[in-house]
Parts: sequence; structure tokens; C-alpha cells
Amino acid sequence: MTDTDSSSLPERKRGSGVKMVYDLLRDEILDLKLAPGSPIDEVQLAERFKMSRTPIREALVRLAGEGLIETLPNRSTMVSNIDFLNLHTFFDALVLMYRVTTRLAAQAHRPEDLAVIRGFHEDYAAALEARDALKMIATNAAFHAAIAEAGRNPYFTSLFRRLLDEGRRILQLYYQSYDEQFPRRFVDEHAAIIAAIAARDIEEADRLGKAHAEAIVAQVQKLFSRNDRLDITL
Amino acid sequence: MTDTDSSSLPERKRGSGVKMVYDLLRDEILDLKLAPGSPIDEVQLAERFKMSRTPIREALVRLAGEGLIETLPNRSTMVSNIDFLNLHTFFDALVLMYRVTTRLAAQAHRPEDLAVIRGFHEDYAAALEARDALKMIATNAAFHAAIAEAGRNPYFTSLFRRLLDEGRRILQLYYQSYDEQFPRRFVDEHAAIIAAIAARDIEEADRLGKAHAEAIVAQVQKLFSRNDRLDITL
DNA sequence: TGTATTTTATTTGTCGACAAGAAAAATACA
DNA sequence: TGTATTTTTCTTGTCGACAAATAAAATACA
Repeated sequence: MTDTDSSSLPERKRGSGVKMVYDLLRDEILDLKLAPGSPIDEVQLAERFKMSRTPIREALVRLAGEGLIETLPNRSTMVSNIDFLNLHTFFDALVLMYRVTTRLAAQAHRPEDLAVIRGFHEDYAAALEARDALKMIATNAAFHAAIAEAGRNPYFTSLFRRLLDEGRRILQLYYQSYDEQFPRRFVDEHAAIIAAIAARDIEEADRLGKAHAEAIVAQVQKLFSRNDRLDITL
Repeated sequence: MTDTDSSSLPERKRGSGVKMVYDLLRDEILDLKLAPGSPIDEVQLAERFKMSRTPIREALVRLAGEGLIETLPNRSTMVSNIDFLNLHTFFDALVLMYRVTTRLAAQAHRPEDLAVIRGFHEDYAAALEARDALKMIATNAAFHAAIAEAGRNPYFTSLFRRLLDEGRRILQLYYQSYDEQFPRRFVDEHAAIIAAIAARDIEEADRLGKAHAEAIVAQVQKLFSRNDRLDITL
């Protein structure tokens, strides 16, 4: 029985319950606090948040819409599994969105966007200094999401956000293996990307975004392919 | 009071209500039977489908998740407006997804995919012969969605589906202006795309997909830019 | 002991009702 | 007549309860 209620305040604003449950569950899923495949119980959540099942259910429907949980009709609902077999489709989409969003940001950004981007850049650097993997992963996603926002294409932004979310779960596995070995390199690459965007150098931004994405993908792929081999030989 | 219930059968399977409402509302929105901006009343829908508000609400939450309706907290919910001011972002995303999905289809398709694609291709040609604009638009979307499915990248497929949906509404406006002038050209282009995919000619598929997308975009943009001018001069 | 069938238990999907919030209407006041 | 305030109406958000569907447990039977 988890005791995570918000300081015994039974008063809650009318529409806020759904968002609260949604946000919290989403973070718990992306931080792997809720393991892929683990069941989600509506009544348990209802008790935990001290509300009826109706708003809980609405939050779950939303999460299902984004693919973060899966619902078997009339049966259980559980945290979505990571589809390791088709990781390449994920990487394909991720690299393309890295490129497109960085490119558009160089083209369409406004001065105030740069401030936001630089803010997350510093948060990321701070998280790296503090060796806080969880925070690194989250701020990295926020950094690239901010770049996408500056590109001002909501279709790309929403797909990219979804990919970055999924990436948070995968990166977590990655850092759990290479524990405490945080590459300083990504900070420098982020800085270079910011510079290209600020200079409105579209081609350079594209190139850097692509290189950055492929570097990350290559590292993660190296890990998983090694794991695959281990799995087979065992 | 609309009388669209399904032949006075009060018996309905347990989980089917939500999907029925979702599918029907979705089609009505995309076919512009429900105009952008028009209000959506939960109780009215509940009466119409003879069910409680709970499953109606779930369907609405899903539609809102896909951006087809918008919900103002504690107030009304309405069909999403078409954002004419930012149509270029839509076109950018559409063209890129046309390219990527056609390219991937040429690369990853299996024989059985081609049968499905050819099926929709014929449906489209038949709809053009019958001068059935609504059916043309729907089968065109289905045709390209089938190509995306053959590419087997769920991230691209889902974004492309969303774009094709939105495109159904825009194309409808397009054909309402150029009424009954259906270009035969698109059928031929579709045939060429199928041939390139079947031949696994990735670069050619990419090229054709791009050209096809840009042709459509150019035509639609011509219409809207003309309308813009009219709006200003009036 | 192993399999088929019934019973129980658990969880989801649906319902009707009620209360909160906001808009519209009605009233008061200058 | 025009503006501010109250009242009413209408829609949404939430609740507790019940029924259907499935899984698990228990029983029957060979």
C-alpha cells in the first residue's frame, strides 16, 4: 500500500485529478519505476489518489492513446513493453525527427526560444555534473523537445515528443548498464547544435542533428546487440 | 433529433459502444458532416446511441487525443477547427511522410501488402469513375495508409494516418470548389508508385511519392491562396 | 492422478445521479 | 437606457453501485 497522497488535502480542483494521475503515471512509466509489462489496477489507483475510478480511467485512456499502456478488453491493463525486435523502426524515426526538428528550429526560431533551449542545456550539464542519470535523461528529452517547439511544426513536435518519451525508457536501460559513465561529449554536441540554430545555419543544424542522433543510436545499438549475443550464447 | 440508431437493437456487446461512437464521430468529422467549430453535446450523443454518458466520454477523450475535437475545461467541447494560418506546417509534414512511407514500402513490403494496396487503388479508380468525391477522398487516404503499413514503421504510420485524416477535411473543401473536376492524373501516379514499390526501386519510389505529394499540395495551395485574395479584396 | 466441469472471485464496462463551474437570463439600480 | 449584480440554466466532472466477462479455484469424474 503506497502512501503517496498529497499532504492529506481532500480538496482538489475540479478538473485537476485526471491531469495529476496522467502526469504521475507517465513519469513513473518513463522512469521505469513501473516496469514494462507490470499490471495497472484501477481500484488501487483510485484508493491511492482518493478519487473514484472515473477520472483514473480517463487518464488511462489517454495513456493508452499514446501507447504507454496497453489494455486487453475486459481483462487487465498493463505498462507497454519495449519492442526490442523492432528497435530499428524506432531509431529510423528518431534520427529523422532529430534532423527535421533541428533543421526547422534553425529556420523558424525566435530569440525567446533560444533562452528556453539554453536553459535546458544548462540543466542537462548540471545533471551530468551531479551524475544524476534520471535527471540527465529527462532534461535531454526536454532540451530536444524545446528545439522541436522552436521549429513550430506541431505534427513533427508531437511525434518527436512521443519518440523522446520512448527513448527515456530505453536510455534508462542503457545507463543502467554503463553506470556512472556519462559522456561529456553530448554536452558539447548540444552546444554546437545551439550555435548552428542561433546562426540560422540550416544545413549545419541538419548535419549536427543527424550526427548527434546517430551517435546516440550507435551507442545504444552496440549495447543491445551485445546483450543479444549474450542472450543467445547463454 | 437524428434517428441514426442501428435498427432498434438494444443489445450491444460489452466493449463495442465506445468503438462505434468513436468510429462514427470520426467519420462524421472527417467527412465534414460535423463542421469545424460545431459543438458536441454528450447527453445528445448519449440519447442518440441509447447509452450512458460514460462510454461517450471515453470516445471523446480518444478523439481529443488525436486532435479531432477540442475540450474547453468545464465548458463545451467542439470539433477542431482547421488551422489555415499554419497550413504550411501541415504540408511540410505531409510531403515528408509521403516520401518516407513510400520509400520504406519499396524497401520492406511483402507480396501480400501489394494486394491490399492494389485493392484500394482500384477502389479509388472506381470512385473516380463514379464521381463520388467523398469516396475518392476516403479511398485515397486508405491507399496511402496501406502503403505506409507496408513500410512497417508504426511511428511513421501513425503520424501519416493523422495527416491523411486531417487531409480528408481539407481535400473536401478543395473538391467542393472544383466540383466534379476530378483529375484522372492521380490514378496514373498511384499506378506508377505501385510499380516502383513492387520493383523495390527505393529512390524512384521516393521521387514519385515526393512529386505526388507536391502536386496535391500545389493544387490545394493554389485554391486557398486564391480564396485568401478574395477574402482580402471583399 | 489427471482432466473436464462447475463455482467463486476479481476486474472491467456501464449506468443513473448529483454537484461544481460557467454562461445566459433576469433583476436591480443609476 | 445602460451597467452591475443576482438568479437560473445548462454542461461537465465525479461518484458509488451494479452487471458482464474473464480468470482462478474448487469440485466432479475417469
